[in-house]
Amino acid sequence: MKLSAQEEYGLRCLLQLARAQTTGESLTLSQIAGQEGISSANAGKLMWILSKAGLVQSTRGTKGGYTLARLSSEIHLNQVIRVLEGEPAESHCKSYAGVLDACIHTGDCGIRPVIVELHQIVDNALAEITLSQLLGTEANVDAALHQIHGVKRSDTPSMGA
Amino acid sequence: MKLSAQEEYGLRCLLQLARAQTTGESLTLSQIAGQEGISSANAGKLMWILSKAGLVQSTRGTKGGYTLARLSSEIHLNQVIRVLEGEPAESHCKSYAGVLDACIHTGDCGIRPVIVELHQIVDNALAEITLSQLLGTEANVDAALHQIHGVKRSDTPSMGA
DNA sequence: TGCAATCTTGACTTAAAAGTAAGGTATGAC
DNA sequence: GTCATACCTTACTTTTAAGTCAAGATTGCA
Repeated sequence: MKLSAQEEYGLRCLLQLARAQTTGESLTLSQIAGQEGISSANAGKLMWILSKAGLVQSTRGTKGGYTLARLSSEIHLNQVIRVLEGEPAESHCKSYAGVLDACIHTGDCGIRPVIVELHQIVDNALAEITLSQLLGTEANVDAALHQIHGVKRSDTPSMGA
Repeated sequence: MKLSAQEEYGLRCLLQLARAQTTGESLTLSQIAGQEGISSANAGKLMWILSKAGLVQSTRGTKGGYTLARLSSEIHLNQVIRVLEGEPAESHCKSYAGVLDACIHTGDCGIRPVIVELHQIVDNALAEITLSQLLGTEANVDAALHQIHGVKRSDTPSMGA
């Protein structure tokens, strides 16, 4: 129940692009990798995943680089995490379903729906945060966090109780 | 942002013990492993982690086995997940902190507090669910399946298989 | 046209998690 | 006291995820 390294790095790369979007720049792999302290090869892999999913746009050749495919205010964290987990941004069938694809108890073991619901809670929380909210000042971060809390309290799990 | 295999199996093993608690039984490793379809060695590893953390009690020798250390209504999922992630059940210092311990941007990168807070949300959600509530969910699922599909689960007290 | 910058893609290497094996140790029954 | 049962613990193997490398493809510029 943690963010994987890939998820965290991917988020950070997107945050860089969101920052660059405000000035209209595009960023090269080496720029992105340099700021995150990871190799260009690794950053390239992440950006390829993100661009394949339609979250970023790439331009080849000299003066090429990466930009966000949409406004940073239109990119929600649940899409990002889903993509970085290896699922397409639109689909929601397998995402957040846990590592064990098949339940040996044919779906009626009781814990499965709870796990799915649990992941849904996480998804809802992430869906309320956009890249633009992550940008800039501590005030923005605080605003995002307060919004999370509001969502969490109004969207309490309805299991068992 | 998924449950690891270890987390999911550990939860399932605890659910078995919670079920056994209602009849005062204890379960041996081979019983637990058999029901989950995993090896006794693997189940033993999980149970050792859980007992070391004080969530289950073990009894050696003939007639030995495992029982919950507390009432199933007093064991919350956040404790379980934390333990299965490798952190002590009481502490909260490193748990849910993500894989990347240090942020190369010395804390001002904006994403770090959000990630920490995100994991806190998950923790809060998990803290509201107890093992006994999972048993209730299981019963609900059982009833729903019976009502909708006319399916009856094979052996009610012990799940499936 | 040719060169340099840059993304693209598949294969490879490395690190971490998951799972297995086996011997050790405590307990209860006889 | 002896033996069978069943947990305890460490070390090992397998599997999967993470990260790297290198060759290829595309674009802009001189």
